[in-house]
Amino acid sequence: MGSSMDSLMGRDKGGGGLKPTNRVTSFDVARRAGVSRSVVSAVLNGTPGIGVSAETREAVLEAIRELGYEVNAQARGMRTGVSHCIAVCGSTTNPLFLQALEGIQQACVKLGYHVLIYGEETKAAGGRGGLLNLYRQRRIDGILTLDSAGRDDEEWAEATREAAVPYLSIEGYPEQEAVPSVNVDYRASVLEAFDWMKSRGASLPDYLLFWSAPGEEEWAERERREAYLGAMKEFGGEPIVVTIREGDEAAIVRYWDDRLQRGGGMPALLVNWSTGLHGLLREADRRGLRAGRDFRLMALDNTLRINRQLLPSIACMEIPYAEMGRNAAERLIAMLTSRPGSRAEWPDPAAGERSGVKALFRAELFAGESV
DNA sequence: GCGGCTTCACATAATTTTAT
DNA sequence: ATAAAATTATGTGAAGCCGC
Repeated sequence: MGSSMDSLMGRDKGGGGLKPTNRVTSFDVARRAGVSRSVVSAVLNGTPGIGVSAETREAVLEAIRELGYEVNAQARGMRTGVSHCIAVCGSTTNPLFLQALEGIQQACVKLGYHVLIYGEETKAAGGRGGLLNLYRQRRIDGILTLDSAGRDDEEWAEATREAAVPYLSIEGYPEQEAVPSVNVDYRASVLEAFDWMKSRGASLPDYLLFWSAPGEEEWAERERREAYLGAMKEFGGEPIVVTIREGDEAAIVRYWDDRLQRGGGMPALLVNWSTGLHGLLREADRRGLRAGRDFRLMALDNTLRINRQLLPSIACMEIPYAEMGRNAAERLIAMLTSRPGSRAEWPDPAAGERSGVKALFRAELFAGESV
């Protein structure tokens, strides 16, 4: 029997129970189980403060099963102000993004959240501004972005602050304390690569720095280059940094000419981008040189997950994007749940900076045959 | 004074009804 | 005609009631 309140609301008039819609609601479950809607809610959510006996609980669950009831997320969100959905922004043509997404997805499933993919290339949607609208529309609870390493877009950061949207960047804002982010310790990755090469008896490496677009050197590249210079200094070697535009085969030919002319034992090469490997290996092959046999080669990122599929497999520092994604999602969701039901108060100035705004990830060594 | 439950109020935004 | 209030969808949770 419906309670008096529900009767007054006219929800069970007419005995036959004709409702405005034929969707199953918590009201139907409550009626079937002989309880109020609040109890149905409590059973579903384990609401503290509302006790439910074992029999009642079973009756409710039974009714839910029988009726095939599912919570109306729209209505729930109306009350709680929470959508249990986060937006992930990045370029879907970028394999790194997909790797990060893999981890994000895992974390979200585990924590009961959903992912809304916001392709960055859909400029039609108004760029990233559309993300903020999604938040205002209560469709999402927070935002993750995969940025190019070291990106520091103050305008966007300001916009997220203005909108008071929980936000976390993967790879962006490494030096911006105010913006929570997940970053990579690129310096450490270079040092670790050095250690590995050294442990295998390699000589001090040249640094081949590939780049694709003109403009200011990115933070990540600066970190790596400086780490290389620092390491060479430490080991008393002469640093040799060769910058090569991606796809510039002639520059690669020139490099090999120079390097072979220089002599001095087996060449050792440290490469910033895996994507630069192809040309390097192709030209080496033309000269009958094989990585691991005639020269040492190591990449500082494996961003396309290709290294281990090459022959010989190329040693590299693997950037753990999936794990970074997982961590990012976990931390963003922790932000959301740390202040229950108070999205209007985020972020409160005092909380502005608890520790752990940044998470530093270390690249993992992939010990390929090339060193 | 507590477990187990109900009641009541309220969340949103468009639409409809009632009051001025 | 215009403004104000109620109603609609449905779920949540603080407050309150009942019986032991």
